[in-house]
Amino acid sequence: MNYDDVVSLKHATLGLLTYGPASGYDLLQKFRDSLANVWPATQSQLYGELGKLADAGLVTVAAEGPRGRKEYAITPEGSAELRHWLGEVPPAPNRRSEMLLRVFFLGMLTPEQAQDYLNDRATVAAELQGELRELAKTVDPDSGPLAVYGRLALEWALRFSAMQQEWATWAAEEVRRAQDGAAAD
Amino acid sequence: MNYDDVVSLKHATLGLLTYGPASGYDLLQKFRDSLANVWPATQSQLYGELGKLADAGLVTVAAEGPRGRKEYAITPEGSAELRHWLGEVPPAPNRRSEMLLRVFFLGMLTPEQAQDYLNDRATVAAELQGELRELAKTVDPDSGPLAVYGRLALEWALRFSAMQQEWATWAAEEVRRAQDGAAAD
DNA sequence: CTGTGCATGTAATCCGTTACATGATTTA
DNA sequence: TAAATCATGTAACGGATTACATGCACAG
Repeated sequence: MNYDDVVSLKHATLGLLTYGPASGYDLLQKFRDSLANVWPATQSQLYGELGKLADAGLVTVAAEGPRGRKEYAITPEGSAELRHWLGEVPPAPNRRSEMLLRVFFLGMLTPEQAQDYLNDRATVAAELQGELRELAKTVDPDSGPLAVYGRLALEWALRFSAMQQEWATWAAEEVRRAQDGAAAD
Repeated sequence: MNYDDVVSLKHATLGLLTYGPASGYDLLQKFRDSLANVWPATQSQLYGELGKLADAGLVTVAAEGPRGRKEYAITPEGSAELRHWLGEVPPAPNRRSEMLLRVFFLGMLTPEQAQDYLNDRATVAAELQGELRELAKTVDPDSGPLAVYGRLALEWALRFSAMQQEWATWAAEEVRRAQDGAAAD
């Protein structure tokens, strides 16, 4: 009861189960393969969550297999809950950025170190973009509903990494300018 | 002992204390005023953290005031720890995005609902950008070290919200196109 | 003298991570 | 028959949020 609305592991699990019944073990791989960069989950967490979802009637054990395998399926209640969450619960914005927290305190380092930090961000972002571009090549352009929306997510990541790279490069430049300005005084 | 390196409330607190001694109460306001969108902290958490930082010798109670007020100051060890974290510990990227998690399951809704979701993202991003632009006007361009690096963070947020808005608008368009394509079959 | 703000703390609960623990089944 | 994989679970710990609880000091 009062199984909270805001927590998303629940919805990630329900979402994956809409693609068909699966065991905890199966789901764990789907989390690793497709949701790793969006909503990671550990084994420990997932088995606990499946128990709670079953207790709440949002999933059921549809079949049992060898080695104690329990195959879970989403129930109509689970499906309704997922749609409710998707359509009616406003998404919570990300509230924490370790990267930006560090930016706030970069004044504690020398300007050179601050520039190093920002240039490193640019490099990391550029590398990420390279990997994403490789990934984009391997995605089948028309294979099921996951491909349509998976591509939207991939495009977001491409744009994000581009933005991050441009910003970090600009910011390092900005620090250099401030440094020059201070030296001229 | 083994007071973990990865946790950033510690560093956020040390960082704020580099601007001068402050009580838990003072710090709480600084968290609300300047770090709310980067690293929020609750009262409960902060008082606990200050105790741990004091035990670890990274801060000290520099003065006591009325109403049991304890004014904390960062120690040389705390300052060294902050610089170590800033310069040598690689930042952890954000691993979770509820917004993108939802995108992965937008196929469970009707295409119209999916477009609504994406258009709402665009609207929210546009509103955020408006607020940030207002904020940018009020920031004194040359007032101390926080202004230099605070401006970098603000610029990041401006670029991020612009990117988000453009992406969401594009993505809604993309869903419409897929819908038209399916209708044509 | 009353309300507002200053000021600190504790308890309960939940989410997430790491590590521990166990065992069955298939495949080479 | 040994190794890899399938498969599930528990325990310990720490971080984050919400709520509870208390009380002093100052301004009007």
